[in-house]
Amino acid sequence: MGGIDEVARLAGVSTATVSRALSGNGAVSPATRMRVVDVAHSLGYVVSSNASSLASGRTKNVGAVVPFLNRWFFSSVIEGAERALLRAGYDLTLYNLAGGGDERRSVFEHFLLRKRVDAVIAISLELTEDEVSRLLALGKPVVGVGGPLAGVPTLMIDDVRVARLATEHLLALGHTRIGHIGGNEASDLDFHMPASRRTGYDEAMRAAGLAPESMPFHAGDFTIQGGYRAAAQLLGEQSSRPTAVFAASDEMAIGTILAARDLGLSVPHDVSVIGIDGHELAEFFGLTTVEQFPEQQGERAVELLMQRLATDAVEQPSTSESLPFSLAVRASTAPPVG
Amino acid sequence: MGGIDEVARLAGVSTATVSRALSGNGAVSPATRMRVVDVAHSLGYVVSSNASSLASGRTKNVGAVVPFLNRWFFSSVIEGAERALLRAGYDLTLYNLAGGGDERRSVFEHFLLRKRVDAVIAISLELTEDEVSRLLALGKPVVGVGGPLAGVPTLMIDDVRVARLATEHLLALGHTRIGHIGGNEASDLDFHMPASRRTGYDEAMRAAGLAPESMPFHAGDFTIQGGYRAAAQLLGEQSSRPTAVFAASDEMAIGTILAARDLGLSVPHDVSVIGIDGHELAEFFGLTTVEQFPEQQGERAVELLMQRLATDAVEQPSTSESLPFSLAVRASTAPPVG
DNA sequence: AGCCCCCTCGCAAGCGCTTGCACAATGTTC
DNA sequence: GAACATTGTGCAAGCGCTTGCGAGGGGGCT
Repeated sequence: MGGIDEVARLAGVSTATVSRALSGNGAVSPATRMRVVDVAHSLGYVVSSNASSLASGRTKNVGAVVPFLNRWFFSSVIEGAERALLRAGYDLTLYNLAGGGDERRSVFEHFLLRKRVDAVIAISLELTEDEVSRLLALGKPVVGVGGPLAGVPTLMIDDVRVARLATEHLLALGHTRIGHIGGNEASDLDFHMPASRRTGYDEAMRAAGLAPESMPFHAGDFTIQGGYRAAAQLLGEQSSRPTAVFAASDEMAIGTILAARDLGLSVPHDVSVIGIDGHELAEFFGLTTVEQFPEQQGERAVELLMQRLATDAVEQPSTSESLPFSLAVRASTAPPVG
Repeated sequence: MGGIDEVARLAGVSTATVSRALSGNGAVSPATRMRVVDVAHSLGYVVSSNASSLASGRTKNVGAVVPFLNRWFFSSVIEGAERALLRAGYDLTLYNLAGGGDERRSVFEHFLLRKRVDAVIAISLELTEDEVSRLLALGKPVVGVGGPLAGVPTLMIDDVRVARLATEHLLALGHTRIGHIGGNEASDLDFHMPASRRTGYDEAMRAAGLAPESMPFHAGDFTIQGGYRAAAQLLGEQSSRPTAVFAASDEMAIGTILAARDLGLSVPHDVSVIGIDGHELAEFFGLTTVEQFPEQQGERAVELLMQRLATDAVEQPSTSESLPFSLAVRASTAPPVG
C-alpha cells in the first residue's frame, strides 16, 4: 500500500517509468511525467529513501561531523549547510564528537561506515591521522570547514590575514601598545587557528616597527569568561597597560570589554578592543571586529559537495578555498588618548 | 566485496547467522557469535543501514525537528539527544525549520515521509494543526521537548511553577516592587511559554497580596539585546523604578544586568535580577536563576522514544512529563535596600 | 517507400540485508 | 529408551526501489 506500484497502476505506467519520472533520471515524456507526479502527489507518495538508496547507491544524505554543537560558529555553519541541503533535497545527519572518547571512536569506526551518507562535512575538527584516513577511506567526498584537515579540501578564512587586518586597524588608529589575548600553547598544538591569528598579529606589529614579544599577552579559552579573566590580568597591571587589545575571538573580546568596565576603564576611551568572528553579540556590545560568515561557509561547503557528487569525481581536489571576511568598525575602537 | 556474504564465508556460516549474530536478534550460540564478530571486525564490516532498514523496516535513525539551531536551549537539547542516541546505536538527522516558508513545508510534506526515521523529536515547536497531524500520520513515536504539542507527549518544565518560584525568591527577600520582562502579546499567541511564566509571576504576586497589574512590565524577545532594551525602559523611569526584576529568560536577565550597569545602577544593591533557564553565561554574570537542564531533557526524550520503539507500542501515550528545575542563587539578588 | 535514429517506456535482475519456517542436533522427562 | 522441548543454523523469499537492455513507434532522410 502506498508503494511505487500503486502509483504505477493509477498512472497507467510501469514502476520503472514512475521511478524515472519522479527522480528525473532517464527520459520520460512531459505528459507522462505530469501524470505520474500528479498521482504521486495525490497519494502523498514519497520515494522510500532506503529502497532508493539500496538500489541506486545514493543516499541523498550528508553527514556533518562537529566537535560541539552549542557554540555560535558550529551551529551557524550547520544552519547554513542544512538550509542548502534541504534545498537540494538532501538530509543532514549529525555526528557530534562532544562526548569524548568512546562516542568519538564509534563515530569513525561504526556510524560513518554504515553507508548512510553520500558525503561528509567536517567542521573545525582537529582529527588524528587515523581519523582522517578513515574519513578518506569512505571513498566519499569530504570537505572541511573552519579548520585545516590534511588531505581534505577545506573552506576557511585566512586567519593570518584576518588577524593582521585587525591589528592594522588598531595601528592605523595610532595605537602602539597593543595587547593580545589568544589561545594557549597547549591547545595550539592540536588546533592551528589561535597560532595563525597570533602570527598575523606578530606580522602586523613587526611591519609597524613594533616588537610583539614585548607586548602583553594572555591566553583565553575562546569563551567570554576566558576572555574576561585574561583581560582582567592584562589590563590590571597599571604599569604596562596597553591602550588597545586584540582578542582572537569575539567572545574573548566581549569578555575583555566587560573586564575593562569592571576595572573602571572606559572602552574605547581608556582601551580599544577588537575581536574576530562577527558573533551575533558583537553589535550589541558595539564591538569592532573582523567578520566571517559561518552560515555562508556552510552553504558553500554544500555547494562544493553537490558539485563533486554531480561529477562523481571520487578524487579529492585538494584546492582549499579562502573565504571572505570584512572589518566592521564599531564603538569599541578609537584613537588612543593623549 | 565487503558484504555480509564475505563475512559469512570466512566465518563458515550462513548470511542469516551473520545477521543474527551482529544484530542480536534471534538465537546464536556464543561461540558462533564470537567468530562472526571477530571476522566482521577484522574486515571492518559494518551492516549497511539501507539494506538493513529496507529488510527490517527499522532505520536506527531519529529525526529532530527544531525551529532554530543557534540558540542555547535548542542546541543543548540536541546535544543531549545526540549523545543518548549514539549510545543506543542510532543516528540523528536534523530538520531545521529556520528557513521559513518553503523549507518548512517541504520538511513535513516530503522529508519526513521518506521513511528515513523511526521516530521524531520535536523541539519547542509551535506547529500548525496540519503539521501535527502529518507528524502523527507517520505512525511513528513522536515526543515533544520544551513546548506543548497537542496530542503529542511532551517533556517540559512547568513554566508556571518555575516562574512562581523565581518570583517567590524575590518576595522572600522582601521585595514588593517587582518588575517583569516577558514575551509580547503577539508571540504569546503561538507560543505559550511566555504567557505561562507571566502567569506564575502573577500568581506569586497575588498570593503575596500584591497587584501584578500595577507593576512595571516590558516585553523582550528573549535575547540579551531585547532584555537590555526592555530593562532600559523599565529601569529608566525614576519615579516607578522597581527594586527587583524578574526576566522570563536568562538572556533577557543578562540584558537587564547590563542595562542596569549602563544606567549607573548597581546589581543587586539598587536592583535585584532573576532569570529562568540556567544559561551557560548565568554563572559568569552572577545571575540568580531557576535552572532547567536541556541536555538531560534531550536524553530523557530519547529514553522515552527507545522505550516506545522497544515495545513497538504505536499508540501515543499522552502522558506529558514535568521536568526538574532548581533555584540557583547567585549575586544578582539580595534584599532591597532601605 | 524504405531505412535509420531517437525518444519513450516496460522487463526483470538486482541492491544487501532480515526473518519465517523447516530441520537437525542436542537435552529433558517419565 | 521413547516422546517431546529446546536450541542453533540454513534456505529462500522478500523489503521497495533503480537501471541496463531492448522493443516499439514516429519522424526525417534519401
